[in-house]
Amino acid sequence: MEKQKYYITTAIAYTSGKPHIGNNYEIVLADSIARYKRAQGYDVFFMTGTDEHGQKIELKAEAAGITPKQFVDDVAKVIQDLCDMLHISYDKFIRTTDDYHEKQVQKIFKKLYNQGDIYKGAYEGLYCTPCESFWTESQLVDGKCPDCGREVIPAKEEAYFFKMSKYADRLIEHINTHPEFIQPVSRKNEMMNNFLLPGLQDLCVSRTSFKWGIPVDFDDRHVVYVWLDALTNYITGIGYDADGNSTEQYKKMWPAELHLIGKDIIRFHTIYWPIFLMALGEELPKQVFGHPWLLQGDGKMSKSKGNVIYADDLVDFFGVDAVRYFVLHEMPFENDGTITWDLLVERLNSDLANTLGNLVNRTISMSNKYFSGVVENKGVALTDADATFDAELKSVATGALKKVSAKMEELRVADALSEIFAIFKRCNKYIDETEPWVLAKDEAKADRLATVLYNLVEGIVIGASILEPFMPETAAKISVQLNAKLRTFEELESFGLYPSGQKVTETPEILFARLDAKEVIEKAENMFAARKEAEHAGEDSEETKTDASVIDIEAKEEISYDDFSKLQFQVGEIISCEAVPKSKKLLCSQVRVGSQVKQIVSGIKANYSPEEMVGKKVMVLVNLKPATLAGVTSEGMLLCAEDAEGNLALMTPEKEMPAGAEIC
RNA sequence: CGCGGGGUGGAGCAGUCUGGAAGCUCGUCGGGCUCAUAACCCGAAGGUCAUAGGUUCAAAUCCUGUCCCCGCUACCA
Repeated sequence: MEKQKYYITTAIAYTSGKPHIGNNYEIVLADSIARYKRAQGYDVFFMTGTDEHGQKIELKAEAAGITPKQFVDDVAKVIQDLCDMLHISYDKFIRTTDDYHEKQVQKIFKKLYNQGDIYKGAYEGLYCTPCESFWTESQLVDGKCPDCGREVIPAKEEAYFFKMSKYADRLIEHINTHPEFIQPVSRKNEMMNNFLLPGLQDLCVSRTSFKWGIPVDFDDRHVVYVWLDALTNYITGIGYDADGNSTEQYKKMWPAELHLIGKDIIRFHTIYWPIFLMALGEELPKQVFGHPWLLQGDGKMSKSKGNVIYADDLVDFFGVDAVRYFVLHEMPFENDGTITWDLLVERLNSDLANTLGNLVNRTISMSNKYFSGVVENKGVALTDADATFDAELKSVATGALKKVSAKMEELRVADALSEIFAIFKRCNKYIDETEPWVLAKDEAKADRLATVLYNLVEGIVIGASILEPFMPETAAKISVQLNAKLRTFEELESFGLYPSGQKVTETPEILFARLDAKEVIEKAENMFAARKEAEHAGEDSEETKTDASVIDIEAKEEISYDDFSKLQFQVGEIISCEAVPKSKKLLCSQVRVGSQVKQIVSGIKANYSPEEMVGKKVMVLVNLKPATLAGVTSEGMLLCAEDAEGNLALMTPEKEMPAGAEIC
């Protein structure tokens, strides 16, 4: 009988830099699902990869002084290495710079153009010249550029558009008749209410403002919009051809059973992507799951804070499977999960070291102690109680697969893991109930003792077999130590397949060593500190190429000294500060400059709290014409440095200076 | 009044759709046990389920108001 197919993808990772653990969560999740489906007997195709075009990459490469291609080659390598390190069992790793992909994207673009779904028009919007960016009305902050706060002007640019509206009704219909399409369901409403029901706007699908993209082959001033480029990876990667010569693999695998993506890009996957597919006359994916995020407990991870946790850090600290276990366990389903060193250590110690590792260890050492490692099934129960203990253990072990599979059907991986660990917990309890060390003192109970140990070994093997998709390395280690083959899923409903008389290892290895939270945190802090230092020290090193420690901005025209001397800068002391109501970015500060106090509004709420502003000595542009921002008058400007991510740092005097001191 | 999600013992989370004795993991305290990685097993303390009202025999759950937190708001992937 032919196996049922299962095509699963992750979002392809954007190659603007090394992804942190929050980004790696998705691929571990996908890998577990893929492995689980394989174990269930599906013919699985699991694809992941990298998204390598776009303006951001072009800029980063330029800043690093290399070509965009070199840049993405480097980052793609880093990402693929991370996948391999995490034991991701992908069948294909696609890169959007792969030639077959680029060729198909061009064909697709042309096909859509020829059939009239893409048309040439003009993008009209509000343009901020210094930032070279278009903004929508709703993105503006107080009517000004949200990046730099300057005026925007209406502008026009030639561009290609996709007729989204043409397919909107069909999509709405599809979503309504396929409730499983968008998961979790709460996301469905978000898409419907925000985008579909108010009426879809046509999407601009080309760019002329930068070059690093796939050229539109019949109009090479344009490059294809990165999302149109990136999304199609799901079909080009398995051999789609826009001219109708798609491969057998494509015909077999498409449509995908599951696109696993982050909740931030749901819109692209549940609106634009299905509409592109409709336009191409292809089937839609069966399900799009927008998973929550893994956030660092004490505020978001950020490079500027130097506290970014990368998967390889965690693997160094805890080992691959502990990391896999952690991200899968800690991620509930609908809400964001948190990651802290404390939680990490807690999970490792309590679940992995205590419940599982110690169980394997004590079972093996008892087998060695009492029977020189030989495990025999004598099938002896001396009392009714014994019989009950045995029956319960067996029922938990043999019933587990069904429960785990039910959770996996709903993609509730964290719950699935809990079901597996229920087996190990039951085993620990079983030891307590049967008290092998008491049995060992009575020669007449040797056969009962052997039975108890046999049941334990059997229970562990069953548990390890279900655990395999989630923690493959650990399952393999257990298999070696118990000298047992892992079971296939078909075998998991039987209890007693361990060959009676087989020997377990004489020297059990600790599977997971307990760690001390304090030591781990200290070690982590040292690591962060060292990393920060390295970043500052090695400006020219390889590392910094992807770390944005240098950025370039557009040069402005030369000015005369007269121009400069018109600007009056002074040191100001912030004597009080509060958030501006009804604004997201603004803080309003009272600033002492000499003997006067100025009220200044600044868009720095994202980087500074009102409390921490107070008392700071800052650089103030004093003679700026007063302006009203969000209804509040501002009589100057606080000067800040800004990095590529838009993080701001106030300029403060390097030595103590009085408020009012001139800066010249 | 742009849309949506959330606020549950010290910590992290389930439970809310389909009202019916507040649950899980960790931590704390007490007990048991000693095969094992100070582990394992049992028990206890600890919550007016953000807040104010309403519906109901009965509300964490349904309805309304309020206060906080967090996403999304399209052309920067």
